[in-house]
Amino acid sequence: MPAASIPSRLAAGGRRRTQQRVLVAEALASARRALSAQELYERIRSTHPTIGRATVYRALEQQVEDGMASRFEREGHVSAYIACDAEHHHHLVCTSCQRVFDVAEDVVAPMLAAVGRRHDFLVDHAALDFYGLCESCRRRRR
Amino acid sequence: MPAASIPSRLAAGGRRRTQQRVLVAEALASARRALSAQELYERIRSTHPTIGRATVYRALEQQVEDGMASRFEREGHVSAYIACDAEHHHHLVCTSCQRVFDVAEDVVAPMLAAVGRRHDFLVDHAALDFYGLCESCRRRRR
DNA sequence: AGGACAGATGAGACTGAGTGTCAAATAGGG
DNA sequence: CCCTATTTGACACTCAGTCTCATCTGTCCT
Repeated sequence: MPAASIPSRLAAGGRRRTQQRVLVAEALASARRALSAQELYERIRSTHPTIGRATVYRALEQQVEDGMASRFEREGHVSAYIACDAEHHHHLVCTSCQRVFDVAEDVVAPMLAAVGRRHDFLVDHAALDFYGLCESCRRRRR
Repeated sequence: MPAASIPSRLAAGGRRRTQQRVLVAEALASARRALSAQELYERIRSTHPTIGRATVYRALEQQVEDGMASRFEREGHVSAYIACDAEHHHHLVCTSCQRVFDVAEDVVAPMLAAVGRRHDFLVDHAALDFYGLCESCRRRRR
């Protein structure tokens, strides 16, 4: 995931590629785990103390809209965010270390087709999130 | 879904079957669509003005824990709740009328097995929610 | 390069969902 | 019927997320 690719994806649909937007996207991408908006704000602020909280929230919102990030539900009714490199991704979220892994699309695709076939329902988007323990956290618990 | 079955399910695990708990469960079950805690609180208050807001929140929290309800993400970072009649259900949520339909378990089960097989990840629970338009809303839009 | 201007930012007030506290009430076992 | 642990209602409180607005800055146009 070369750093140069991030700024180019930020310019979608009449959006401006501002320093702040780039910072948020890079911080999220380099985290490699789900972070809440607040956590991300604090991380960025440690190197860029003037950034505004609302800016981080706005940037995350837009990244979700543009398919560069997706949003999760974390314990305690807080949203957490993770960077995505393609549009539609589903995730395995480790409830212990908050790391996130992609679910292979070909595992999911047949089910999406089956849902459309079975139910008379036009699926717009699906949130397929699997929560559990990743391999390394599982080993640590034994 | 006979009304008599609700109170019996509320007594799980040393929990008391209070009037308020029954009210919340019945109001949710009879709604047949996803409601936010606040909406449910207001509905119940119209017939039982003394019920407390916190009581409704607590009751919903417990019902989710006990598998009698499940929680969704609605636009604007609000949780919405729907009654479930079995433990594990996945849902089709109509983004227009907020009605909720169950996904047939046998459509989902093979995929859950496939995820476990493919990724080295111990799935604890999965949130499989499909958002889109139900049949009647789709017809109305034409 | 030098505006012009739409869109973005930062500060901070504001909103509102959800939680914590505690005295009073009550379900349910004995 | 009483005892006690749980639940309730009221309300203060927290804090994620939003709104506002004056200021700033990408980006487009010439």
